[in-house]
Amino acid sequence: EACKLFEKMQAEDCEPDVVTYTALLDGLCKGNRLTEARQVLESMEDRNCVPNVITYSSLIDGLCKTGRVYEAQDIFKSMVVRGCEPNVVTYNSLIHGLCLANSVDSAILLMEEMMATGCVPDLITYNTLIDGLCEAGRAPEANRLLKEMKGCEADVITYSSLIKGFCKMEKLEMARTVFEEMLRKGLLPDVVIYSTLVDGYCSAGVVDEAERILEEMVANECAPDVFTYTSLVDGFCKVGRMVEARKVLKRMSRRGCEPNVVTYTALIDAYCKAGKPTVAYTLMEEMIGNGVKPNVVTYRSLISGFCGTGDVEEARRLLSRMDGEDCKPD
RNA sequence: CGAUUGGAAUAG
Repeated sequence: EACKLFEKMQAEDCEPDVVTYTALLDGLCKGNRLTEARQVLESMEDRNCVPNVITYSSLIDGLCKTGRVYEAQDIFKSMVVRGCEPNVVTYNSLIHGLCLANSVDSAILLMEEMMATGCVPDLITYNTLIDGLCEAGRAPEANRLLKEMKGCEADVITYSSLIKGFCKMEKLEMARTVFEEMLRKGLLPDVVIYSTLVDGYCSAGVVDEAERILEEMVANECAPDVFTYTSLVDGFCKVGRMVEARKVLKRMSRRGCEPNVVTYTALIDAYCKAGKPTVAYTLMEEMIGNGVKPNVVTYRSLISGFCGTGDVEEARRLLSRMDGEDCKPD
């Protein structure tokens, strides 16, 4: 729709300006149409419309998020050559891209480089690096970076990354300590903070404590959402407590939070792994009855479940039924 | 008028 309007405006002799080009380029990036986004940049150059720092930053962000950091780095260099100074957003986008490409150390170097050019890191810079370190299993370093942050205060995003990072390392007591530090600083935990904790405890198999945390959030008037409940459902499934997992499924509906395909698939997968693909199949039918469509993950679990019990025929039938939206065999 | 950061399920 945006592309059509854009063509229309050109047809009507209304020259697009930088803002218009940039808005289109950003939209193309967000729709994963990076080739077309790059073409927008070229056509700006052809039409003597000078791209600015926002144009370049949008493209760098788009390239980074689609796993094309090297191209992003090239754009970064070329903007400098063309006399366009990167700002904090440009750096943040590229730092994020490096983190996504498992190059946190390069990301840290880039922050140092940005400081050397006089560009001051902001909370987003720090949050991005802290999250990158945590994702790389380096939560203690991330915690040190938090303490070294200059000119800004940690927010719930900072803490959620750290909590997840410590949970991932199975350092639940550290995750808890970080959570308490956050409270002491006067920050209100939001649904993401609680969900991260619930999921962390579930992943470590400490499901009863996870359930306690979920009820604590309800008591604190922070409503759990489908992510929170799904973590708990999956937690019970992974330790083989299927009856309790189904109770949580019921409880979430009762509280007005409808399970989605991820919630159901957690249960379906557990039944399949427990050698009960027919129970899983029945649950899928119940799910469909509730208006939730299976996706490729749901089918993958069921197909391998039936294969596991030697029922290759049923597995084939399922494979042939995969023709939905998010449901193409891969 | 346009750009950047945190949470859930899956086989080999």
